[in-house]
Amino acid sequence: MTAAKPKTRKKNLSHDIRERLIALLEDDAYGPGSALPSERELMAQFGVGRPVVREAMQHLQVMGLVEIRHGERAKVAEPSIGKMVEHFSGTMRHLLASSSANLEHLKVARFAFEKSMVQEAARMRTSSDLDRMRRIIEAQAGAMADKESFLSHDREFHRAIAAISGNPIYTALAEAMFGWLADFHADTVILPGREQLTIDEHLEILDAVEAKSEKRAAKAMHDHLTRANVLYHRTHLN
Amino acid sequence: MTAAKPKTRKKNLSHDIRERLIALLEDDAYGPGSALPSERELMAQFGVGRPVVREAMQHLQVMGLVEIRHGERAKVAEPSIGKMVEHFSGTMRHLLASSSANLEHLKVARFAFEKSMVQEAARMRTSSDLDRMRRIIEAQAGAMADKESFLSHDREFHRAIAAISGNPIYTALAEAMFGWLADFHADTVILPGREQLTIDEHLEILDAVEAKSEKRAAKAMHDHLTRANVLYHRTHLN
DNA sequence: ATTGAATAACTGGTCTGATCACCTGATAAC
DNA sequence: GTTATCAGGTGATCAGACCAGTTATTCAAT
Repeated sequence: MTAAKPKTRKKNLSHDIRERLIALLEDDAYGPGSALPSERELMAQFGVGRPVVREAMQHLQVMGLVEIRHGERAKVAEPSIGKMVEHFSGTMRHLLASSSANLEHLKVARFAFEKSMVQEAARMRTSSDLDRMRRIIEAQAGAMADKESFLSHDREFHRAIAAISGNPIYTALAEAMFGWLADFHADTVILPGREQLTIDEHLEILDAVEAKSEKRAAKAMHDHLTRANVLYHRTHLN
Repeated sequence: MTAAKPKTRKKNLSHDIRERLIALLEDDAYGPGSALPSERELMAQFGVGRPVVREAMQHLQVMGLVEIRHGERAKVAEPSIGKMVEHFSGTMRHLLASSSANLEHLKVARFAFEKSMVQEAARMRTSSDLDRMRRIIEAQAGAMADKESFLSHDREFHRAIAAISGNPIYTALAEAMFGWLADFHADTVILPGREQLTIDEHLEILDAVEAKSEKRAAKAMHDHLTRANVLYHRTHLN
């Protein structure tokens, strides 16, 4: 049952095997969550050595297509934009660490993205969206003492705005950008003593979204992010 | 010189080695383009077996941090957003293939993104930007016969618009989204016999950008992308 | 001396086979 | 019936060897 090689290019063997495995995953042979054959079975099935199978599987894991745990059989991962963007985070972190210019570019991109998101939210929001935002703000207001928890709720607030669009790509991007910038303390910093200001700004955003005023919402978000940036730069220079 | 192990967690060994290698790359020990030690040297230096070193290096390659070629020493890759997004393409392709809903979400995202880009372009464009756009359109008009070349120029046109922003993240994203959707023939399709229409629409966009009219530019881009979509759906149903 | 082809010395790629570490499920003990 | 133990399967790692490309060296032909 060893499939005949279609055309062996001068390329890597593990590369071919990887593509064959991807083809298997996409040809609905294995559904999400199901377990794939063991490495030893695969090496027999494809007629290659163990290292080739291993490297191919590792590659698939890095791509986020499968989940591998010691002792268990590899399982097919459920494709999700959020998970894949998360896998991309390590790479992005290195990119940001290598160049402050890229960090600046990302800040600009997030700035535009959040403004676009909040306008979309003002256009599409339902009453349940408003409830959700309000609940998050209240929870955040109740967590002013715990900096970690406060930041977590902040993150959730911005994610909720993106989620109103109904597009998971937006949600994943918003979440990822927040995390990347937070890693470098470059944006969305919470200054001690300024928590109430953050809450007020979130409330202003909520108010604008409730009023379905794209203009007001965009301005509120603009002010919110600008303040965070200005404060950061000021404290950073001291 | 074998560095002492700080604390062997219960985690993967190759994971630790990978992080140590990344640390080396970020601590300016190796500049972009320089060659790292060979696998055999690394396994001696870290006191681990060859598979561990290999998996770590492979992982770095997938992340786009190093370039590995058979027979040569691995070289440090120059960090670039474009390259890393490109590395991400394989994953994204799988994600799109697994769910038509995600493809739809991506189309919506690109739609909004292109509109945002063209408005930014209308705001920031210099005369040299206009020249560049004009030259691309002319080249595209001269390549109506060759479908492949025509599409390539189309791609370049949209990339040029994103490039006006001066933000490489935008350029990389625009380029990547175009490629992903083109792979699935889902958008930016060039219908035979409609080439002149595409050219006219590009000219209209150029005109609006030249006039620095964000509104007109956004509408022109909207019409451009909407038409491509409508035509696609119509021909797809036949 | 210069040139160019054979060659030696790397390098990554792959194979084999064994051992270790971890998880799971079946069995045995209580 | 519940818990403890253990055997089997699985991925993780190691060791040594060999294959397959690349590069630097060598040495003969000019």
